[in-house]
Amino acid sequence: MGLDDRKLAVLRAIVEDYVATQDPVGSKALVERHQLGVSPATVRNDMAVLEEEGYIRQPHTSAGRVPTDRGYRLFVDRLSRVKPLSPAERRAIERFLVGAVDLDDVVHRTVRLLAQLTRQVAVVQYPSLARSSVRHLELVPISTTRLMLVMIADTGRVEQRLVELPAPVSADDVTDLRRLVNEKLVGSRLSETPPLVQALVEESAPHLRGAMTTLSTVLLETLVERHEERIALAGTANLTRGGLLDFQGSLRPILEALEEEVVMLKLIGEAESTTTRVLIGDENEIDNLRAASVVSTGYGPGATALGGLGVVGPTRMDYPGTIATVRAVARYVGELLAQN
Amino acid sequence: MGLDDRKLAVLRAIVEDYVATQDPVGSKALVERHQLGVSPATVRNDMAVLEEEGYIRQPHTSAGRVPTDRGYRLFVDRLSRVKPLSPAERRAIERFLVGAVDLDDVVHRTVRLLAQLTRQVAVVQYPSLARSSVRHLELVPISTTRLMLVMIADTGRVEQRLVELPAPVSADDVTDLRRLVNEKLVGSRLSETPPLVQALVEESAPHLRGAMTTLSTVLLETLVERHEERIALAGTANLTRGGLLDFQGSLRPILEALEEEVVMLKLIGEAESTTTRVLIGDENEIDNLRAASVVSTGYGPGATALGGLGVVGPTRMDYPGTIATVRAVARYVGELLAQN
DNA sequence: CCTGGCACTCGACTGTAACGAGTGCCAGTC
DNA sequence: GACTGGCACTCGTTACAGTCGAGTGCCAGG
Repeated sequence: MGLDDRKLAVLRAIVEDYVATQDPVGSKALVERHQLGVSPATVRNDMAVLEEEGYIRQPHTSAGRVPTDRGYRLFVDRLSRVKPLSPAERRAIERFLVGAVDLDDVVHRTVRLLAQLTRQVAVVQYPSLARSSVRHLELVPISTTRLMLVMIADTGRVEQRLVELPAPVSADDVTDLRRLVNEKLVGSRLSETPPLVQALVEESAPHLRGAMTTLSTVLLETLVERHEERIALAGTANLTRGGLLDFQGSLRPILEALEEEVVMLKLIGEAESTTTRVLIGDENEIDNLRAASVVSTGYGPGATALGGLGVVGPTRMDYPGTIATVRAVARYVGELLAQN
Repeated sequence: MGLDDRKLAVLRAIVEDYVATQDPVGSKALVERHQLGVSPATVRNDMAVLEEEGYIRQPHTSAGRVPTDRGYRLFVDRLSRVKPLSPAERRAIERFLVGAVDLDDVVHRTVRLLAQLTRQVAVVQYPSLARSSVRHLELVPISTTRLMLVMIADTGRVEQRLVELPAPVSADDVTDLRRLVNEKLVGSRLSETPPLVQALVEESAPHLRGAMTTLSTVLLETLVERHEERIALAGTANLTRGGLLDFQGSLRPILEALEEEVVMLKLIGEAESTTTRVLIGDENEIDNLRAASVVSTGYGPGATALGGLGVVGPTRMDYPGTIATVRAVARYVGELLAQN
């Protein structure tokens, strides 16, 4: 356990060099590139200890050392400070996000920005419905027995569903239904709506009971049960950077995982608050991502998260830089959404 | 130009074998696997001619032959019949598409289905706005100077935009505005709306002119100018099938192209009718897709296309099967949308 | 016009040797 | 006791030569 300061410095140097060059790093190269003030031989001894403790390993006997997942973990937890963003990056973020016209646009711009800045695969969850509240419900008559239900959330998200009514309704009926659902539901959080929706049926006029019953079913499905949480993805081409060295030769598992919205949502969307999470290699619960790292955070106005965003990349990534960028983008997006 | 029947048969055999095995195919293997009724030597002579004409080539001197883009083209145009779908595939399509609850759902299911059946990357364009007509326009007051404009198209597509008004409006004003835009625009094709939108301002009451002016600007942006055509993508992991042999080693250009929505739209969305297009390798206008082939078609009720869908894969693909699947899926989706 | 035979080409694979980066260990020094 | 220089050792990488075999082009004969 004796990890004195110099051994930690050696580990830090190894991580930094390896991330930068992609080559296993040897003792000689280390002392040349960093002011450690000791000889290669000493560094070798330190390396031996670090290897015994499981922080680094040798790909083969006559090669340099490479950090293990555990090594990266220690590096992230204790050896790195979050890099401040460069002014250029700040400008890029601002420039990219102003001028977004609607929620879709915001999300798309965000995910592309994040991919571009981190040079990795970016994932952005749409603001979660469960954590939004209802701004307005609209009922559009399609025919006498069909309505289009449109729900507008305070985050700007819009959901629609077709409702097949059991019996024809008049235009006045639709107006009544519309007024009633809006009176009862507008302003409440979607996660709190189920009891309110239940009550709707009882409070409606007798001749509307049938219509309201089906309507409330659809409402429940749309608003609550159906976890129609969506995500946007960008930068998959970045997976091909660094040849096939990362991800041990096959992008397949990574690409597969990225396409599974459910999986990604679990990964990115779990954040309840706006703290940053870093999952390194094996720490990942998803088998397909065992060769990758995930940096994610929640975003939203204040400290509550409306949704999550993050990046997926090789374990060999620039953690300080990536963490800084992910946080900064999340903060900007949070502010942007708060303005609506 | 003397391509007699046997030479064509040889070309067909080469394409089929190469697609199946991924190995360059030699004269001996050919006569063994196909009943050509001639000796390897004869086949070799035919091959020499086919090579001279540019339909096949040798990767290296002592290897078998591989079809060129031109060879595939001839194969597709003259040597293959579209395979009928297997009953299993038909069932899969039906099973996959019933139960879709809204447009998003339809598109997502379709793209995943297509990716799964063809084992390639699938692309589906959302029903084009320009070719839809307006079913309903809704104005939701957010504050006295802000409206949420929601447009519902007959395809089920919903678009929303925030409108910042130059001056406050009352609830009655909003009602008037809503009535007016719906009266004038509902039922017309989006591509025909510009003159109608122009007229809106003149026909509105004096005190609404200002509001209507900004509203009409946003309408034009949303409905027409902004080609906010969207696409859905699935099956990128399929690019990794066949090792790195296809796409000459790097998926990067392909992945990059796939992420450029504008590019993909141009590719997939150009279809005005429901005919099938096949672009093979070099025929592709997009440089990044020069190593790939694209099979696409329009879909929609009847012969007019609401949007396009297709797949992107290696030039070495099963064209007859892929074409059949793409067409079948497009037909089903067209029917499905017609039901709404 | 087709066929069998034959010489030829050239990539894939194998084995060997030289090279060198990097290590572990040890004796010596401060 | 901690650090250092030196040295033997390991082992992957590269280069080179040789063999093998799939596949070809060509030609003489049917």
